[in-house]
Amino acid sequence: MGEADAARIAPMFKALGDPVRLRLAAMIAAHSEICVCDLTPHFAVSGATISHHLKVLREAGLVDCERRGTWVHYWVKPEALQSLSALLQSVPA
Amino acid sequence: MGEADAARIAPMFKALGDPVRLRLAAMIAAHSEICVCDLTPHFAVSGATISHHLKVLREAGLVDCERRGTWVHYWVKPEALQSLSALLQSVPA
DNA sequence: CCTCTGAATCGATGTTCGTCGAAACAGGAT
DNA sequence: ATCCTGTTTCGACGAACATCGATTCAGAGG
Repeated sequence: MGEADAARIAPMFKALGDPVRLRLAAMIAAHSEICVCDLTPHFAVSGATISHHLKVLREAGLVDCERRGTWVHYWVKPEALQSLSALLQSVPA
Repeated sequence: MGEADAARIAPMFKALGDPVRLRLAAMIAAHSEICVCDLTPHFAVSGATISHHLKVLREAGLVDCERRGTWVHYWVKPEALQSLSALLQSVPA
């Protein structure tokens, strides 16, 4: 893996490297899509913090979102997770 | 994914979330084992920094090492990478 | 024993990160 | 228009991080 690849991929792993974000990603992935308001109550941190973590996941390219009226819905981008999985799986057992 | 699982797994992703560590892990994974002295020259940071990053990978449970005489050899723990891969792959495409 | 080399640790420094409360924004509903 | 609620942004703060040079540790070989 070259420097350029590492610079592109590391932020995705980094985004999953926080317990709150990892759980957020898992919860989003467990549904085809989910509203922020259904995410927040499961965490012991403020809504502002949840919003911040969702932004990190978004900027890493792992999730995407859309506002529909009052609520904002999030979903995962499966191809991103898939590429990370493939990378990890390329290690000979 | 519960809080406990997230707390256990997130540090592994976090360890891979730095470009230097991701490249280190990839280089180690590309060999059955490799000496620190063969790793260091590929990076633009000091030996002290490489040593620090290897420690992070070690403490995350992703790699292990053994001193054999003068040199220290590192190798990946495939089961760790495998479990992360499986987690990512559990997302329905 | 002493020295040399590879690697890890220590101590310090500047940067990034996670978190919060407060403020701003978006879109219904009255 | 005005409020109300869900979400994001802003500004700030302490903690954690990446990095370095200097030091220490571990072994091999004189």
